Amino acid sequence: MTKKDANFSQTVLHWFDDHGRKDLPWQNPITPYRVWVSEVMLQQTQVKTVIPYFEKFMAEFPTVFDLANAEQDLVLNLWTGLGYYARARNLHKAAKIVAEKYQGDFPQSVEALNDLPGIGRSTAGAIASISMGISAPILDGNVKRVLTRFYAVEGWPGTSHVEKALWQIAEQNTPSTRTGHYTQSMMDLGATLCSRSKPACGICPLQPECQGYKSGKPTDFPHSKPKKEKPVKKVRFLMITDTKGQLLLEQRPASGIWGSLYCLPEETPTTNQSQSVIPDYIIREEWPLFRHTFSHYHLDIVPVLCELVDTNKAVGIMEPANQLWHNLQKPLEVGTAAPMVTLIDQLKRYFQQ
DNA sequence: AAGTCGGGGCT
DNA sequence: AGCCCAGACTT
Repeated sequence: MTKKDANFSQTVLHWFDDHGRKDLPWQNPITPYRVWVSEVMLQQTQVKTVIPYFEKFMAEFPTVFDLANAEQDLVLNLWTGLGYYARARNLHKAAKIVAEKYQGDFPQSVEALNDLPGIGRSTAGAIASISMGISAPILDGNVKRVLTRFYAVEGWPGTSHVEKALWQIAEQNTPSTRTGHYTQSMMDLGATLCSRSKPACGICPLQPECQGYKSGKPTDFPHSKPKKEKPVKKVRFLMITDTKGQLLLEQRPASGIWGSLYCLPEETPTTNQSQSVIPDYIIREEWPLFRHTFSHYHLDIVPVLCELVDTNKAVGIMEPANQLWHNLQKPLEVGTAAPMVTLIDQLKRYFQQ
């Protein structure tokens, strides 16, 4: 364990004295019960949204006994509109435990608080530090934002590795005294100056040492959740040519990928019943797979060089209206997709040799 | 480690 | 129209 970073916490505490919020409803008076209710309401929910709910809740349930003895339906009713309703059920459960097992006095340790329903490590740390004077770290969204910017932490905080590192930094920076003020100050900093999209670095007390600020891109932190891995689709495109050096193109349906563009026909499973408006062909060779990437998936393309079988003309097959034979010597006069341009170019070179 | 829960605010 | 929020819990 590294030494506590006194400079960091002192800066944060000085800022709290001058600019921190001290008039929030749950700050007067500060009691474990009131801080607990507020912290649970504030999980994934902004202060402005919470305030009227907190006021109603306190008016209806002034003490933890009032809450413990209430009907669950009433508790849920007062929660209506706040969302994440498991919070209200867990709050009610925890109130009963505190009332019965602890005679109404909240347990005075992070571990015991953490064991109550709906209280995780961060909420336990907030209750302990703010309402009990216990030195305990928190790691909510605000603190994550401040710390990842100050230390330019790489990686998405949603991964266990990054989260573990952030908890360690949070521990290291949490002072042993005035911890409640420090906790409140970190949340205030994150909610006001060090906001998600428009941080006020110009008036931030941490700016001189902030690596996120020094990087010039403080909003790059915390790194955003990685985009969901793109699925890979596979397709085999048929390059069917006739004896006159013409290539078969087929207009795709108006909706869907490459809508209405003229593209190489896709090879369809042989079991397919007569979607085969495609003339008979013979596979000559397969070209190397290459990948085309869309915003939402990868398309792995296998170009399949084919040759028209002459029985088609003997039978006198007419190409459907959505098909055309493209003369490779001439410029293409219809719309097509980028990978088709690549393949057509390759075909030209292939036939020149 | 990933999915679930939710309404509101912000771009 | 997404993305994110004073997270915790389940799978």
